[in-house]
Amino acid sequence: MPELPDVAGFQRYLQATALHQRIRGSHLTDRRILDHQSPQMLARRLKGRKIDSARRRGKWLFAELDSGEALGLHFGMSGELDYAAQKSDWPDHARLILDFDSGYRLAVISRRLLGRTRVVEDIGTFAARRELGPDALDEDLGREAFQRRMQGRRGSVKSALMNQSIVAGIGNVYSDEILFQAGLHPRRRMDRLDGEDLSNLYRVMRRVLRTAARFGGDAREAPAGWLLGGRSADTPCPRCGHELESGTVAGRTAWWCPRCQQRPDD
DNA sequence: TTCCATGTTCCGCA
DNA sequence: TTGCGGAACATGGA
Repeated sequence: MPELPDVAGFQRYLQATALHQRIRGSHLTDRRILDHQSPQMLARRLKGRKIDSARRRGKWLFAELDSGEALGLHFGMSGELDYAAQKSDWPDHARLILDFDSGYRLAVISRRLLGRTRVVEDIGTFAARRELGPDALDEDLGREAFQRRMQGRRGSVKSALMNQSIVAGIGNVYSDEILFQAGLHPRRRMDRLDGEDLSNLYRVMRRVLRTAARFGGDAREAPAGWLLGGRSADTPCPRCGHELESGTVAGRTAWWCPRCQQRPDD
């Protein structure tokens, strides 16, 4: 599930639950979710700390600690957070559990173990090392900067949108949504887009992600006319009623409306 | 049982 | 050299 809007929901969840409590200790149930860090190092840098705030960059969520460091969380394809009393059972597939001195705990769930976590000294340095581009909703990412970063690509517009080093936060589902609302076919090559296409794409990207971040990515909350949630052959295009098409684009299953979205070679 | 999944990384190729 | 597409990864659900 977790793309930018979902992680924005996790960020709000973390802020509403786990701030300003002392971390008494942590449990790591599977070290495979660690991102180049030893279990001992992780535990040592968490113990005794408090979470001051939560920040997001792309699909990464950072719990900022009172030590100045931050616990980075990436949810992979199937991750979430669960905050509850310590006496309640850990949820299935809980990989990291933080026990607070308040008697509550925060569990990081990663079903398919594709999520990653580690304590980082500095978020900016970490992001740079991983070649993470600016967050897709970054205030400083204006239309011109977006166009500059997107230009000169040879592949499909969908693969460019999902490329985290160009702009961070967009995955398979939201790239489909953005392209649908922008009227662009996911297979359209980047070098066939003109300035107006890119300008429109930027506008739509910001609108879609801002709106979706507000409802935390829950498809059931999506406004009428969105593609989100209707990713199957059974559901018609929410705008024109035409049957949706799907196919592999940039290594993933894309859905689009053949009537509303221009042909790739147009 | 087989296939597919909302993510990232690595490899081979152009 | 750079960038792109595809495979691999791990696990569970349809």
